[in-house]
Amino acid sequence: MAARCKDPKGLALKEKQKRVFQFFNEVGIIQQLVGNMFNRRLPEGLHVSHFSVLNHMIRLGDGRTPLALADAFQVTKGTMTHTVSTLEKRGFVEVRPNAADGRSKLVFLTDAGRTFHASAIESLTPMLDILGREIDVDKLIEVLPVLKEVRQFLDDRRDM
Amino acid sequence: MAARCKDPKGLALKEKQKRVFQFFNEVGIIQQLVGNMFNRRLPEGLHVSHFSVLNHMIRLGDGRTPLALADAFQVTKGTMTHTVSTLEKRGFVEVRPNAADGRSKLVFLTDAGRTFHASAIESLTPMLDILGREIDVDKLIEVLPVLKEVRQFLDDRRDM
DNA sequence: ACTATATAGTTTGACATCAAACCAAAGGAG
DNA sequence: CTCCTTTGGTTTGATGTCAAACTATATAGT
Repeated sequence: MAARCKDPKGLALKEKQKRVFQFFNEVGIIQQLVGNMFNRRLPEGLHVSHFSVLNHMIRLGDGRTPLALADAFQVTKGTMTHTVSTLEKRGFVEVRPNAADGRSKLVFLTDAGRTFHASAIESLTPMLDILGREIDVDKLIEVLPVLKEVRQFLDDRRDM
Repeated sequence: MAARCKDPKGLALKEKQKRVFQFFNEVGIIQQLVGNMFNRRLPEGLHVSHFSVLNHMIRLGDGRTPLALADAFQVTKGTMTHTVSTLEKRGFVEVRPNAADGRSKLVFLTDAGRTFHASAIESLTPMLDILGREIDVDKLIEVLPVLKEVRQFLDDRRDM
């Protein structure tokens, strides 16, 4: 009982927890604000999750499996099934069987998908411009490695 | 065409945008991972949003209006209506009319709510302990002001 | 070769959240 | 006092996401 209060490590731990909590709290709210902004600005009622998948494939190449995409965004397989099928319905991606593995599929960008991605970027640009102008981006860059580290840690310990 | 490439400011802006994008990407994934972890660990099928509201009231005092809560967490009024009514159904909060304003209500913690909050903290502690032990929390603390700044900016410019 | 386990994807049911439309009380302008 | 606008809250309809159960293919152990 008293030991808990006297143990300096215990106290430090408690304080650490508080900071960790604050950190995640800020992260959560930023995510909420940015997600909503993006969603409001994206054309044709598309959701940021759809855009993210297209963006990922544009940047890193298409022809990936749905599972690889799910992993990249840390969503469940079921969620990615849903996302991909929506993109497919809109004609932004094409899903083909994977010749190398009968269980899996491969997702490819279509021309329509690339066009849409460009127009989405277009409609996000004003917002990103303002952000890039009014926020000290150097600070963000400094912060990035820490975020990556945290992400990596959480990723490794996902069963925690 | 060539101008775009030669203009140093234009290029810097593009690079900045990329970083901003990366930043939000990391934030989004961290949020997803942490949210899922919390949700899995919270008792009685409660969601992190419910816990957050209780936690907020424990830390900063209860007797707030639903709208104030919605603002604090950057969710819509409708969402907060839903969250509060769930908490009410569970008996964790009590909603009373606001004598000072016939339109609004006030949300108070119940004993059950406080008890639940304690047990929720309990079930989150192991996870936070590991985090606090294995992540360099000093780095998180350094990062916090930047996150707050970004949050503040987004908050101010919510109509962007 | 045969069975068991692991993996890719889908489906299901529940739920949080959003935007927008809506209702009711408050405050102001005339 | 009366209308108009603002503000707190609810409702509605759609959608994204999760966890868990399920199907089908692939891989491994014996």
